[in-house]
Parts: sequence; C-alpha cells; structure tokens
Amino acid sequence: MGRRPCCDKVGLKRGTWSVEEDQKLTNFILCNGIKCWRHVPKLAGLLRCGKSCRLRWMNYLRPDLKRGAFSEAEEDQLVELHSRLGNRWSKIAAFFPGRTDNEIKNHWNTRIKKKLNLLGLDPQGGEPPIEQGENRDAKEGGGDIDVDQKLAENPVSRVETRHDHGHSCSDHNSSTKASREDSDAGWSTFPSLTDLQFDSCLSRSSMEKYVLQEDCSESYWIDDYVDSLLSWDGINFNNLE
DNA sequence: AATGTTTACAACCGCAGTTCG
DNA sequence: GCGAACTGCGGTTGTAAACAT
Repeated sequence: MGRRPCCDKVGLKRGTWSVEEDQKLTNFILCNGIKCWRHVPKLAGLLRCGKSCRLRWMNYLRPDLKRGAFSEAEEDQLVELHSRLGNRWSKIAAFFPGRTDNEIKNHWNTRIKKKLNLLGLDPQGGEPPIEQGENRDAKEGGGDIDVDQKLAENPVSRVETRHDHGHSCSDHNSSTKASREDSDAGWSTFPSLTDLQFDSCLSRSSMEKYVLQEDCSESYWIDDYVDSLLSWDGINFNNLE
C-alpha cells in the first residue's frame, strides 16, 4: 500500500525560512517543548509541514548549535571519522558537539572532498568503511554495536572544543549520569567511543531528550540557553512570551 | 555596472527504522 | 503480529552570496 505523505502539502509554504517563521517556531518550542512534530506547525501558527519544522529546528534554531567555520582539528577529525564510518553523518556528528549531521555532510561535500581531491587522495578514504559488507538494514541493533565496538578497539583521539554558548550536551546529561564530567566550565571533549556505547545520545539527541522529557523542567534548559538565543544572529526575540 | 559562474549552505525528498494502538 | 503514524537519516536539489569576466 502507498505511504501517506507526512503532511498535506496543499497551501504549505516551502523554501527559505523567514525571520518571523524562525521566531514563531523557536518561541513555540521554548514555551511548549516538542510533543509531536506533526502538530507543531499548526500550534505554532506556521504554514509548514512538521518535517520541515523539525529540520529547521535541528539544523538551525537549536540553541546548542555551534556555528562558524570548522577548525583544522575538526577537519582532521572529520576525515578520520569518515574513513572509518563512511557517510554515516549522524554517527560522525555525534563526535562534534554543536554540529549537525547536515552541516558536517555539507562541509564534507563542498570543502573536504575537494581538498582531498586536490591532494590526490580518495575522499572515500584509503580503507573501506568498517561496516562495509554489512547490510544497511543491519545498521540498527547489532549493526551499530559492531561499529562502535570496532571503533572502541581503536578509538579516535579526543579533541577539545569550545562550545560557543558555553554549554554542552553532557551538561544536561549530568543529572542522570553523574559520571560524565566532560563539560566543566563550558568546555568539553569529544566523547570517546566507549562513551558512545554507554550513552547513545550525544549532542543532537541530548537536546531532544530535554525537549521531549515531559517531567524535565523545560525552563531549566530554556533559561540556560535563552540568552545566547536572544542575541543569536541579530534576531530580536523580545516578543517571547 | 551588468552578467555569468562558482561556492556554500539551507531545505526538500524519499526511504527505513521505531513506536504505538 | 500487524499496520499506521511518526521520526531520523542520507542523498539531492535549490538558492543566495561571492567572485570573475
């Protein structure tokens, strides 16, 4: 049977988001959290589909995003991880707190790929991705564990990075996992692979958890992030209710 | 200054996985 | 166990700014 489209696209706006739309979405999520993306646009007064709202939030509006150019250390790390993981951008993004998989994918495709080509190197990496031979379908469940286990045997080095907003995802995890202590004073290190195995939620997912946890005091992270958000990108959020 | 081309990034599409009734 | 709804992911396309002519 055919799959229903994610939304009724008739009358929905597409393309670049306006400042006003960003405001509406941010405002809504900060005030209400996310229960169901499908309902977000309607409740937030947006003529967008839920999927589009989710993407906009995840890739652009999330307060914990680190924006700006990739450092050389990050690029090196990216090349290293790509040679191990292949195009599994979400997995790679887990090593770059504050970066999105989309951002990493774009950066790879537009810059690093080109750089490597200029150097006469194969952008796909000298060695096949470690999951090569695995069926893509097997990436869930055991598949990921294999990847992580293999990586854990030969972990990539930790690279220190500064969070622009002075927060890290593990800040929020600390309440449930006191053993994590990477993020003191707004600094963090990339998680080790054993960390990854232990806690599959990093950067992106940690934020989701906080939004989605109904028990969690939403104002906790909202208060933490709101200052950086208000000043971010010159957008005036004085209308925040 | 006008036009064409390139580049970087944002956004969309469609499929697969997960969750839930 | 099944199917529908929902979410996440990766590939691809669109778009606007930067640059070249």
